[in-house]
Amino acid sequence: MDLERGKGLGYLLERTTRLVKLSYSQAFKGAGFDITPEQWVIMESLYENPDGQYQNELVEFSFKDAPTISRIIDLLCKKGFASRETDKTDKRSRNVKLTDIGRETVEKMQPLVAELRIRGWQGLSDEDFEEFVRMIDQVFENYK
Amino acid sequence: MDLERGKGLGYLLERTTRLVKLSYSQAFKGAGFDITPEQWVIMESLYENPDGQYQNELVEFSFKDAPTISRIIDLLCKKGFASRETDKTDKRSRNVKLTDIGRETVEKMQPLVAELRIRGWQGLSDEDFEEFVRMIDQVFENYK
DNA sequence: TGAATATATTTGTCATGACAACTAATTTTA
DNA sequence: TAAAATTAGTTGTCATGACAAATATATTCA
Repeated sequence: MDLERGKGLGYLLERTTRLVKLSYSQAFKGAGFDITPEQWVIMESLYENPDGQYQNELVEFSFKDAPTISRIIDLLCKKGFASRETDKTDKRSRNVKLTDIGRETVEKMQPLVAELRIRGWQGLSDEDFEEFVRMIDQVFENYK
Repeated sequence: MDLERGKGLGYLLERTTRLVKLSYSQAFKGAGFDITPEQWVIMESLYENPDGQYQNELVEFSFKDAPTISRIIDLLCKKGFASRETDKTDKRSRNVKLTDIGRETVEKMQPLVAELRIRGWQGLSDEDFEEFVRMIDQVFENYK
């Protein structure tokens, strides 16, 4: 029934997302990294963009709002993993980059993250993955 | 693609869950209900349990921790939607119930919630639903 | 050009959620 | 039965995330 289906959707999404984040968070902590999953996502994006990214690019990429991103970057800078620099031509923009320590930390964390990602898909096939992406994207579109 | 597969799971789950919650939140606000999705979930559970529930039951049901549930109930009580009563036989336990206003509010919100739930599954079949549940449950187990 | 708009970011406030530490009450067990 | 362990709940702290409002800079258009 539609009602039952609907009920399960939010419940399943919410509890699973929470558990995934918790697993990442505990794995990071257990391995001695003082980094949250949210901070990791930003660091990974910065790692793939060695020239740096503007905060609004990170906002767009993450689907979070500007204040949230601003504060995550505050913490990354405070911990010495990232640096912020006002853009020369547009003084409103701030370009964010990983520091050397930030890059090293990403590299040290990569194997752990790879393990966690593999773990998430255990017992599921490539076809499952395709299907899962199709369906969750549809849900995403349905609420957009 | 392979990059999406590793990266995509947490990303897809996280952004979709966030969007679903946001949609509910905005729909509630737009309809004049000062209730968050998290509060709604608790209210709905209390509605289905007219004799009330102990907080530890709500903790188990929601997969959230005790402090989080404690504070959500604080707010429901403050808004007059729920009441808390210390159990006669076990003075550690507190039984939570909806007030009359709380029950009325749930009933007023039900049609809106039903709409939102149907919306989430648009473009997806019954078979899709089965598959989705199987896969997301597998992911849940993988991280447990 | 100058005024209105738009854009990039920050700060404030509140709810949620995780974790640690605490109180109080109950149950185990030695 | 007294001490130890467990259980139920609360409070404190921090990060995240949504929203509103502010600042500062850049762009548009009248």
